[in-house]
Amino acid sequence: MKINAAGLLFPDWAYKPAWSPGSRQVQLWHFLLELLGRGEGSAIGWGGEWGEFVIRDPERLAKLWGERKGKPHMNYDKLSRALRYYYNKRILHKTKGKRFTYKFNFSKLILVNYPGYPPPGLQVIITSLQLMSKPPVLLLFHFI
DNA sequence: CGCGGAATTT
DNA sequence: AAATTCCGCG
Repeated sequence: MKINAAGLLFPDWAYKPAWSPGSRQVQLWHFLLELLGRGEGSAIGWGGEWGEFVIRDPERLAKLWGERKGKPHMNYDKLSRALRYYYNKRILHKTKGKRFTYKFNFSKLILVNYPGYPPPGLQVIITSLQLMSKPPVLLLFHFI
């Protein structure tokens, strides 16, 4: 498991792309969950259904994503292509009829008492818990 | 917009 | 493998 700068916790498999020696790059869906975990005021927010999210400001989101990846020419056209690649990977699907709305393929519900967490002596507030289907489990914590 | 093929990059 | 880039199609 790995805790990123946003205080979110990702399992190791989430950082898998180790093809570039040592450069575990953040994946798009990590980034989305990170922003979603931050709550309001963002370019993206949770939607009505479980796992559903709405991109409120597509170009702004693309800009942020581009900054994260060092791709200054990123735009929504390209970002959305990446999102569509997630369809076959069973990570996301489109909420048809709802503009800029996608949905994570979360399955069941959760393991609040995940072994080893929170680390001893660390105060933690669990603000969101998600379960990915990719295969496994993703726990999102907010540390304070 | 949203989709997915194809070539290319990281 | 996971995008990024480009693009024709409905």
